Amino acid sequence: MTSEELGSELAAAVTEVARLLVREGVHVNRTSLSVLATLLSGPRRITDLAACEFVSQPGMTTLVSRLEDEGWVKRQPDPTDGRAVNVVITKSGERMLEKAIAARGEVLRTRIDRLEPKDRRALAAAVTALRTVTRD
Amino acid sequence: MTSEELGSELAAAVTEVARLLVREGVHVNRTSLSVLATLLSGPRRITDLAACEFVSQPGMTTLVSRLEDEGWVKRQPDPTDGRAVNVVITKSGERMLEKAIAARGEVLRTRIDRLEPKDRRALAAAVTALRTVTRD
DNA sequence: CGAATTACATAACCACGCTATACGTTCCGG
DNA sequence: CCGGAACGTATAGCGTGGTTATGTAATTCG
Repeated sequence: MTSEELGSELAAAVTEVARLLVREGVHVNRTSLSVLATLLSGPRRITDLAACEFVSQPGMTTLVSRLEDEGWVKRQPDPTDGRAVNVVITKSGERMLEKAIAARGEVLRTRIDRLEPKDRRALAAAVTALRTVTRD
Repeated sequence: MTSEELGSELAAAVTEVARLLVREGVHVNRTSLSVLATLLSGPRRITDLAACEFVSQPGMTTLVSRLEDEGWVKRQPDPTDGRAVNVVITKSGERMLEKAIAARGEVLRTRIDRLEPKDRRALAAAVTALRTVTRD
């Protein structure tokens, strides 16, 4: 199989899994989860978050507002720069993220448990490779 | 690693790849591609397509209208049931699907080519497992 | 025949992105 | 040290892709 073919096959397979997760998983969108996960390692500015998530700055502003409405993050003024805002995850946000990750894991767990040991090992080995693929 | 942990890791990795594909891939959404792919095996009714794609019937009606506007599908009256509509893929739709799949493959190809041979083999082995995971 | 069901369409709405732009803050060169 | 440029965020207006509730025509069945 060529890399191109592998790419197409992988794209299709990965897309299906992503759809499965959206369908059966927690109804919180992936960008929100990704932002919350980023915030676990400390406060960030809106612009930083926008760059991390590859969305526009206004897009991130409204996303942060939504997360704030849910009580999952707080906006804090930056003491050293009057223009900037520091987005901080709340306890409630941490709990929510944890539950969402667990729920997402659970969706796949039942299905992974039904696999042949060979396929299960294949998935475990692929996780690292998938992470490398999305790097940079 | 437990199945639950593998599930969470895999969910995160797969979600990132899906985001990458949306970001850099063809600007046609995955549901459209999936519908077109389904139609390759023959005409379908709106309701059938909605069930296949796990969207509501009105959602599928508007999606089909969009695809029709692009010239990728046609609506045909069902000769045996005056209520029903048969959705048929057009030549143009087939060409478009083919190109979209190739483009999606290409996005991953360049990244797969940069992987260690070991990781490349891991991905190839995982494709089958991923397909099994999403079955049923 | 008439009522219930089925298949699709329409309407009104919402979530989540985008671009263009406004506004206040900070930085920096003359 | 002041004025303009650059920066960080917010707002306005829009587009896409979905949702539920409801309408309408065709079919089925007692």
